[in-house]
Amino acid sequence: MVEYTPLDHTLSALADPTRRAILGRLAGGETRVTEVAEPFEMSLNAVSKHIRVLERAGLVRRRVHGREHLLALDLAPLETASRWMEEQRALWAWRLAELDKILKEKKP
Amino acid sequence: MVEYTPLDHTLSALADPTRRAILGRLAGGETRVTEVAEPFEMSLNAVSKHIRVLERAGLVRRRVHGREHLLALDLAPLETASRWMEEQRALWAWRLAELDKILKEKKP
DNA sequence: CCATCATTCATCCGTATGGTTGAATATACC
DNA sequence: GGTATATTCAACCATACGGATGAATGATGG
Repeated sequence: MVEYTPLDHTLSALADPTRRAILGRLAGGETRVTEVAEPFEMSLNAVSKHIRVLERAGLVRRRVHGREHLLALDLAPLETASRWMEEQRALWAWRLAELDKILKEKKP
Repeated sequence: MVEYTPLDHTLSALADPTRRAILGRLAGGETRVTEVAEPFEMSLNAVSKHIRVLERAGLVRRRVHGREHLLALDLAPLETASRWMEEQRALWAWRLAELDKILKEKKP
């Protein structure tokens, strides 16, 4: 996809179970790339790519310390996305309810 | 992506501005495919494909009425995703806060 | 009946994604 | 200095995505 907004990046980054698992792991604190990759079946390189996607979405920050790259969770984009989602859900639910009300008034 | 869970479908369906706009439109009530497609620059066929993605995610229901297909918004998957997102955000924020607390106790 | 309208199906194209493997780079350690 | 370690880069592959266009299907309406 040609992605435009931060929301696009956040949602498409989250739409993958491997990446969500990586985030869960990082909630346990700063972790090296190899250590992050350890529990997954796929190659280290594949995990490295997933990490890059998470960085692009701003969900992960990288701190290079010698030859090790330490990864940390950044919740800011998740907060934004979560707020967006709940707002839309509520707004749309309200609109649908309004429509329903009007329909029931017309056919009582 | 090889998608597995409903959450995967929901999030990747939402990670596209055109599809989010379609949902917004459907919040105004049942709408025919052509009518949904009208405000977009792209072809009707392209919009039709987006609609199929939204259906696969369960966000849109289709009711065929003669030659017209009426599309309706279904908020259930959005509720699930919204709940998931807020739960994870809160959980991960709490874990990070706990880690921070421990670090500050060790270096006072 | 026949033309029109609503929609999908089929095909094609360019690009992105998720994965692999092998090489390159850079730091750490003895 | 030389070897092992951590990580990325580069190339490749299969498949999916987002879009276009043209044909097919199916219902409507005069």
